[in-house]
Amino acid sequence: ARALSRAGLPEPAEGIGLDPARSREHGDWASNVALKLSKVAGSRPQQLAQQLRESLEADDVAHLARIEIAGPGFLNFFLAPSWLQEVLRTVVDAGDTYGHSTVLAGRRINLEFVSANPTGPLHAGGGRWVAVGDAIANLLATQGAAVHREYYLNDAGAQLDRFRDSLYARYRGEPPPEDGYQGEYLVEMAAELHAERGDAVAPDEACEWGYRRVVQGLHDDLARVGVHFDTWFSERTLHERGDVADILDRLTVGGYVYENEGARWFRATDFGDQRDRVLVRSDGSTTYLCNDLAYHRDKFGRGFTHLIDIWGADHHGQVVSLQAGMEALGFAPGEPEIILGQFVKVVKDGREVQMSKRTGNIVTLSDILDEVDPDVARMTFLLQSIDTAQTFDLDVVTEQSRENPVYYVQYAHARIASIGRKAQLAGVLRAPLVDVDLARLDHEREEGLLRILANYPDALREAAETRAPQKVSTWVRDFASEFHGFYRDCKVLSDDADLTQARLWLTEACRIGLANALTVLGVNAPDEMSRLDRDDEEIGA
RNA sequence: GCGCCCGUAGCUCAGUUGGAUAGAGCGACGGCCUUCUAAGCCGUGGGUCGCAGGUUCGAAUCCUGCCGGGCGCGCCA
Repeated sequence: ARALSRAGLPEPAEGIGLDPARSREHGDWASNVALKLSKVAGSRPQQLAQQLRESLEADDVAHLARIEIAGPGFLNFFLAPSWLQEVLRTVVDAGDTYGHSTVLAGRRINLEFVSANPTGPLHAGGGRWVAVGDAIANLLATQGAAVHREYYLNDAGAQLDRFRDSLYARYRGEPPPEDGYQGEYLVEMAAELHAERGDAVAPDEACEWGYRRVVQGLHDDLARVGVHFDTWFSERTLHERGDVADILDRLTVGGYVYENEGARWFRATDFGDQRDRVLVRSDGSTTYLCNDLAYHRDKFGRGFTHLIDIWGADHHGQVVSLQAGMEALGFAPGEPEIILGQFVKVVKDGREVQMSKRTGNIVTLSDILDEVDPDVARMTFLLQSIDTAQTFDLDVVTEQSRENPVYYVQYAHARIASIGRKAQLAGVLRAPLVDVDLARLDHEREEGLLRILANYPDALREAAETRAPQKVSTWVRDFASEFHGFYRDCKVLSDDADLTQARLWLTEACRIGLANALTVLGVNAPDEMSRLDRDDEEIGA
């Protein structure tokens, strides 16, 4: 349709859109072409719109019923019902891949997320990155990319030394050092260590034992929410193989390193950083930045075409430094892409809980999973944009667990499955789609469902492009809402055999769309949900 | 002081690559289960989109300045 606008007019430019209309009065699709182009064309928007309409109508575009000109010069496209029937066929044909695209085909993306220090359990806030990272990975995959999930284990630095000293102190029945980990979990861990290995364990041995114990715990927590990492990368590897030393050589040879006061500095300002950064301290040890450069170079070495890291907002100051270093090493500017997520504030018993393994007193992800479904936890984390700080009120999430939007959405899926079971019991089978008269789907609710289904591919694409899983959550809630309305107003199984057939296919298309979206979010699509009893609620209250 | 993120209904938040009367859930109020699961549906009430300017045919959205909140600015990670 876009090509038709060339009827004596300039090529389409930025900001011109053909979008789903917001209101039904404005047709099915609306375009602002005339408004945007009027200046270039030197004519008034209304006039231009008129011109375009005539040109489009002369061309007999598929499914186009009529075009109206409204407001300051919008072109409102009204489509024939055949359009929505086409949508249904498209969904059914595509099945599990409905809404997917191939724009990222051939791209190998490494997505690193969570990567919490292996010095204790995942805390509640970490759950946000688990849910968000997994969903973003799924999103990129829907666009055709090969996505690799990676967890970086900082098992070589000062944090692990602190962990060793703290664990060993607990093991000896002493309080941990002031700058160590105060958390109670180390007391339990020390007791386990005693039970397993007796009381003659050396500090380094205790550290190794504890480190393995912690990593096992991370695996267990992630398994509970069904998130799988393809690679667990150990920082130690970088040191053992000499990668870190090699990075230093490269940067030095490139002329990006100088010495000052016994330390070796990277000329990060040459690449837009606020100030230069230390790579090697005066005591000879390498900084986090230096190690991280080795790590990210290793990722490219493994054949990935694009790197994405999800970081907490408190690390935003390091984004430019890392990208500067990678650029100095010859990689494309802007690599790795860093997604910054704002923090999660956890509230328990009406009070904010400090989320630090150092100070102890943490609410862990596994604490949350003891209280609520993994689906509830995931959806809660995925409802909100990662650009805003999230308040995770444990009491509210627990008490209102069954008010959680995830159930609203899953219930729609369960209802679809239930209709299928009822149909089977009644001996009603779906006829081949070609034999079904989809024109019978002319109810407002039916059209509404098909319209939202038609929007799904765009919603997915946008969510993937902007790394914003909450756009899928929003879509899925809107869709469920439309479905519940349809369920109430339109009986699928009826005496009207033709209508029943059409509606059975409509619900099949709905099932496909809903299941696809839930899969992206990492949420289950159950076929059954037990009906809540009214009395239970009153007892609970 | 400098940098990043945020400020939208009583509460929690969508909407921010400029579009037509600003949305949802929860909470409040009123209806709907002899009919495919009421974890549902329908309705009512609720707003100076932090404030003030600017750009534009058009601003919650872009620009500038304030106010308020969060987070950074280390030879910590």
